[in-house]
Amino acid sequence: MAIGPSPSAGPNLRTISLWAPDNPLGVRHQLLNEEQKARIAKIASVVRFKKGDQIYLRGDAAEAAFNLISGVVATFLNSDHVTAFLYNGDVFGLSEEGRYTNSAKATTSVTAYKIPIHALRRLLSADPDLDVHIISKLCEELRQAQRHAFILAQQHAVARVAMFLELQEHLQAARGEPNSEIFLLMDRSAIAEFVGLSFAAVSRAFRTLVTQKVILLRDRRHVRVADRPALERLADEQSVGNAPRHQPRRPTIAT
Amino acid sequence: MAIGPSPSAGPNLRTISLWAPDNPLGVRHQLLNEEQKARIAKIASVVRFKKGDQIYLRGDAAEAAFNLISGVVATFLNSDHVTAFLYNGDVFGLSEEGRYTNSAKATTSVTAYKIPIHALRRLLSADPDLDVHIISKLCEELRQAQRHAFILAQQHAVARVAMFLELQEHLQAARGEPNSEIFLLMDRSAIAEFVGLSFAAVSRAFRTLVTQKVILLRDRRHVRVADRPALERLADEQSVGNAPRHQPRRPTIAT
DNA sequence: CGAAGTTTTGATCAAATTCAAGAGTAGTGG
DNA sequence: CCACTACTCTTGAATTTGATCAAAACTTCG
Repeated sequence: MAIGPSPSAGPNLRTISLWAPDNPLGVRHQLLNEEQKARIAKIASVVRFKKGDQIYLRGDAAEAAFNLISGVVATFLNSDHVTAFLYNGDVFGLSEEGRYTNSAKATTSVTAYKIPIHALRRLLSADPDLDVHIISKLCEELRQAQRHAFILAQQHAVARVAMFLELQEHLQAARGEPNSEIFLLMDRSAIAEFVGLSFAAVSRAFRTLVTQKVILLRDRRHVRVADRPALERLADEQSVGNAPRHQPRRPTIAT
Repeated sequence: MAIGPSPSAGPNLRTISLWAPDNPLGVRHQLLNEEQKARIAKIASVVRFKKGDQIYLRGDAAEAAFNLISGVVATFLNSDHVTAFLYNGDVFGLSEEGRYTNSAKATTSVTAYKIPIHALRRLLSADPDLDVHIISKLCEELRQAQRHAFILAQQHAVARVAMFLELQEHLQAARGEPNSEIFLLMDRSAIAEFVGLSFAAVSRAFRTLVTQKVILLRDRRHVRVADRPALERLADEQSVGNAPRHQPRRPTIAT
């Protein structure tokens, strides 16, 4: 049952290094050593949520942060705009001025470590190494958010869905899961909320991709990429025609 | 000439606290003490860019991070999608695996501290306090990125522009600048790239807001909010009609 | 099997992109 | 100071795309 390399149980925080310039492709490092894991585990409790449960609401006093063990969590800014999907190892529930800035909801059934915020705070000041790791993780989430914005900035529905699929595939690979097929853990409506389209538009985009033989749907949740160049072409297809009028469209002076 | 409280020159990093639950509204704290400023200033150099200059390109080896002193910088994922506008005190040029993950371009003329990455790294490991601050800052940027995504997820052009205006106003207030009027430092085309619309659509949205007497344009770059309730109404106007079919649209179970 | 929840698909309609031209602003140099 | 040029911005008309409404096909699960 165990998927991917999980050398030891307990809190889990993996990310891409800030510095190391020599890493095949986006494989993540475990950021916590055994001692740190133990220390966090001591102050954390394991909690469980059913599919659809609200974990916390934006604006609530932030009593705890979470470290996801299994399942998928979606975070929202309001009730129908997904800001991120979170997977094993992800951290959520960081606050601003002591209040949650997102709502979080279980997309599937979920288990997670719950870490009281005051304990986390003590832990951070006690262990200087820990927060460098947290910085890496935050940088990664920041880039994720920017990628999300990038998807949303795409003009065409197919482009958004294509980018979404690439993103999922990439995340799956980064988690070390078998990557011959993309497994979508969320339903069409969650995807729609994430990519900022209606329901129907997502469905149509999938169908378009299928009829153009870019992807194969084994079932509604298992996607196989049949024509990667085409997928990339669709995903990269440039968005809005803010025609650079004066600049004679130099092809981005690559060094 | 000096705008806002700038108790001492030098590196500048302000943000909203992670914990403190008692803060009027989004006013930021200076995160660096004099000693830290001095230490950073020692390893940093001041650099200048003209309007339109490319500061670095996505994918380049990251040699330095920057702390903005004056002017506005826009970051891009590719050449025509703005991921953020950066102002005084903002940090940019954080890398992934030693390479820049964004491109950065001067929207106005710009001065900034340039901090070599290796020096920054040494600094971080030497001063444990520093990275808690950096964590706060990153959290803030993360929320910014999520807000950006939220704007992009809006359906209607006016809603996006309305939210954009609110965001600018909010940022301006957070920087401590006079807030009776919104001063847009970027041109329509930069706004269009940020909110993910065409040129023309942004222009039309402005016009709509003006004719509906929601805003007043003193000139193209000075906006005064004439009817705040209306502006908020437009900005909040809920996006996509992914009609929650089963859930009978509870009004977000506020605690 | 039937019922509730999902997903696909179709037809209509509103809104934004595109293309294109015209109005407004700067900035330059005579 | 005004005319000239280069930009930026606004506005209009035609076209495309996705939202919306609605119904039908498919899944799940009790």
